[in-house]
Amino acid sequence: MVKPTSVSNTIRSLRFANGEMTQAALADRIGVTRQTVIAIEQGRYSPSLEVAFQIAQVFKVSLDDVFQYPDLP
Amino acid sequence: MVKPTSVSNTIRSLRFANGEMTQAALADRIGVTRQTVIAIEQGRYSPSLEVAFQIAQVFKVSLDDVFQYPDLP
DNA sequence: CTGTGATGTTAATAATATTTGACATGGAAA
DNA sequence: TTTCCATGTCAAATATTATTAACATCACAG
Repeated sequence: MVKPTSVSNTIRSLRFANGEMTQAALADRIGVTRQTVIAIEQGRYSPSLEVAFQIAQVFKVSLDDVFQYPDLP
Repeated sequence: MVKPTSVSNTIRSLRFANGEMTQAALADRIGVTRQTVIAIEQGRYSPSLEVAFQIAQVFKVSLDDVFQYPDLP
């Protein structure tokens, strides 16, 4: 892992909360590859705003329900 | 002109609502260049999630208050 | 045991975001 | 007018993120 992003997310929980949606199924819904979903879910990098919005849209939640950014120290 | 993003934002309003903050001042606060702020504000491309979070943090609002994504048709 | 689906890894490449630096414009002072 | 400041534009370079493909592991059904 070269440089994990500082943005965390709840994608894994949201997938399971939505009928055991697989990573491949989610990737399909938002039009990216399965590897992209894996990388984002693992926090290996933070996605573009557009992809982030699409993920939130699939789960019918707000952006802030999917991604968390640490407060200033 | 080449390919405007589908994500819109309220950065300009937020800047003026926060004591006439200039683009340069905002760029400074979030650690990017002035040109980046201009491009984002104009919707020429959507920023990374991290930059998006930092902008929201400066104005003390949520991500959804800064950026808007069109609903599914 | 064999096969299958879900998940994970890596490396290479493509695409997009960001930086840098230079220059232009309009408005508001001095 | 001249100067300063905020805004905007452009092109080229770098950095970051996304895509693809190939392969590995694990759990589990048959």
